[in-house]
Order: sequence, then C-alpha cells, then structure tokens
Amino acid sequence: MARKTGSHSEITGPLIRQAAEELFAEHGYAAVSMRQIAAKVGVQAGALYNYTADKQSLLFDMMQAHMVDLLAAWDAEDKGQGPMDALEAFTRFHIRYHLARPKAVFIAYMELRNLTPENFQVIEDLRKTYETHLEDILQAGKDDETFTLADTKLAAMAVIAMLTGVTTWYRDDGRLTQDRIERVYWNMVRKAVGA
Amino acid sequence: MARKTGSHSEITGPLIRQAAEELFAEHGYAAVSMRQIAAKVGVQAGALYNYTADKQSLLFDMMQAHMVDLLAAWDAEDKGQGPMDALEAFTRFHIRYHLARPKAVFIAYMELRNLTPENFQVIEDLRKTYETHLEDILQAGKDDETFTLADTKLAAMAVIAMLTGVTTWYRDDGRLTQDRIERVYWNMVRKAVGA
DNA sequence: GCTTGATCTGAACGATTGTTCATTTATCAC
DNA sequence: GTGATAAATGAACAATCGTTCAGATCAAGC
Repeated sequence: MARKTGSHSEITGPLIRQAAEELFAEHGYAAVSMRQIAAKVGVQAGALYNYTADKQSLLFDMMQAHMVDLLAAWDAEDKGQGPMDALEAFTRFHIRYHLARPKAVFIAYMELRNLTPENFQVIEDLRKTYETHLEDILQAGKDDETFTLADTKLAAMAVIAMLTGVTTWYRDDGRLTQDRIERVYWNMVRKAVGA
Repeated sequence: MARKTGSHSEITGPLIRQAAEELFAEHGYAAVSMRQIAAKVGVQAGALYNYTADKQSLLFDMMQAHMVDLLAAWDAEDKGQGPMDALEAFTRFHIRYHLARPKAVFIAYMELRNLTPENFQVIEDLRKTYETHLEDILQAGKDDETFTLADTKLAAMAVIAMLTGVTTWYRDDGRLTQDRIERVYWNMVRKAVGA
C-alpha cells in the first residue's frame, strides 16, 4: 500500500519539481515566484509547502539530485581499456548525458550563487568529484605517455568547458545528429591532448 | 566647461554603473534591488533615476558596452599573417581580455535571459558577430589547409567555450601566470584544429 | 457512513519590490 | 548675495514577495 490516505502527493510532488525546474531554467531562480510554480502545477502557493520546506530547498534538492545522478551514471558507464578508451567514453558520456537534460544542466551551472553557503559547498564538492574523474583519466594517460599534456589540471578544465559548451547551442532539430557531434568533439579532444 | 551647474553627475553616474556591475555579478540581476545599488553608492534609491531610465537599462547598457568594447578591441588587435597567426592572436586576446574584466564577462553570459526580447536580440547579434570572427579565421585556415577541421562551426563553438571557461576558475593569486595560461591554451587549441 | 488524516484553499502577515515626485539641498554664473 | 538649475532626499504608490495557518475538502480504512 504505497498510496497514503487522501493523497495526491505522489502526483503533485514530482509535478512541482518539474514545474520548478522548467521555470528556474527559463527565468532564473530569483525571478521565479512560488505562486508561478504553483500556478503551473494548478494549485495554490500554500500547497507547495506540503512538499518542500522552502524555495531554497526546491533549488538545492534538484541540483543535488542532478549531480548525484551524474556521478552514478558515470560510475555505471563502460570505460573500455586504458586512458584512450576512458577519455573517449568520458567525452561521449558527458555530451550525451548533458544533452539529455538541458534544463537541469543549465540550472546546475547558473544558479550556484543562489544557494546558501552550506548548500553551495555540497554542490561544489560533487562538481569537483566529477572533474577529478576526468583529471584522473588525463593523468593516467600522461603517465603512460598516451597523452601529451603541458598541464593536466588545465587540460581537464579545458575539456570540460569545451564539452559543456555544447549545451549552449545544441537544438534537437539542428543541423547535426548527436552521434555526429560526439564524434567531431571526440576528434578535437583527442587531438587537443596530443593523442 | 564640461561640468554642469550643481552637478555630481560625472561622479555619481560611473559609480552607479560600477556598483550595479559588482552587485549583478555577485548576486544576479533579479536578486539585486535598486536600493542595494543606491546604498553601495551612498545615495537614496530615487537618485538612481537621474542616471538610468530603469533597472533594465542599467543591465542592457552595461552588456551592450561590454560587447561593443570587445569587438572594438579585437578590431584593433594585431592579427599577424595568415590563419595560424590569427588564431593564436584570437586565443591570446580572448583569454587576456576576458580575464581583465571578469564581472562584465560573467554578466554578459549569465544575464541574457533577464533582458527584454528586443534588448536580447541586440546583445545576441553582437555576440554572434564576435563568434563569426573566429569562424572566419578557422574557415580561412581550413581553405588553405593550415587546419584540419571536420566541422568549422563546431570547432568555433568548441574553441570559444574552452577559452571562456578560463574565467570560471582563474584566480589572480593562483598557480599560473596569465601568460602561461595563454601559452598552454594556445597549444591545446592549435592541436585541436590539427595544426 | 463515520472517522481519520493527508491535501489543498484562501486569506492574511510583514517585508520588499521598482518607480514617481514634491521638496530640499548644493553648486554654479553673475 | 541672488537667482537658476542640477542633484538628491524621503515619503509614498501599488504590486508582489515567501511563508503561515485555520478551515474546507477529499479519499481510504473500518
């Protein structure tokens, strides 16, 4: 008996999170009111507080869920054998995963400054963990001379920025298929790290 | 006689723009009130309206000024001879120019959605013009076989994203000098375009 | 059909928002 | 000093903000 008495919560809860995600992505956290979120769900503003402690939690919870999901998905990814395979896996995974959830990605990058200091630190640590996964691949490839890198940390930042940039211009009905984008970017990444 | 009677406007005007820039960069346009800006200048909120039509103009004017200055600075830049020189010049210029004014850069990238549709189009056109300058360099290098590119447009987007990414992690008191960063990035860019 | 308890409404709260404007203050030219 | 004018004040405006809560509404268990 998963359903509680008199409950719509298993419907309304996700609807609120979805509405908040769409509105935050479109207008920004600070520019969206609780009443707008409620209206999008078809409910009064007061009802939101059955599902979230406050507006800040709405933002933090979705950002944390996004980062945790990202890390879990990368953990579950097949990384092949050796640094070269791993870097190609990372490149393709990053593009694919980010293009599949543009709103969550946008929020995770744009709304960091609207988190309380404590919440910011949690998200920042998760982000840092993800970056370190890439840095480890590059370092392993530098150590076994698969890659030629002047500075591993800089290379990691450059690759991440380059890949994440795809989300700023990609359109589903655009000129290129996702697979073609993955291939072209992998080619550029491979050459950039001297492999 | 440049100074008008009873005037502080030549002092207060720039102070307001500077205060607004700092606050918008730190907290975001929507999260900053006119009273906060006024307080930072040491003036009452009503006084701001001697210098700006409204809050939106404060944002738009600073974004437009930033983009116009960027384009003018690139026009004035020495681009050397041929696509290779031009790409190195662009790489170094972009990093140098953006690191010198992190707040304006941050605002130009983060606050696009807080512009009215008409204002957005103006800024978007300026941004597109800048991107096209890079794309033209890459295309010229592809045509004369200096560069090896699967897709010129994608390469342009990748390079811009990679370079702009520097502003997200650079610190004045960090591990690397600005010139070293320029050199390492130029190396990666050069390899990424197959030159 | 009654009770129970989760869910939602609708009004209210104090605070804050962008903006306006009559009035005061400050500086200049003469 | 006097008059002119620009700049700044400080109060006021209607609207909106996040959040709370007593009461109405609804579905499930008995």
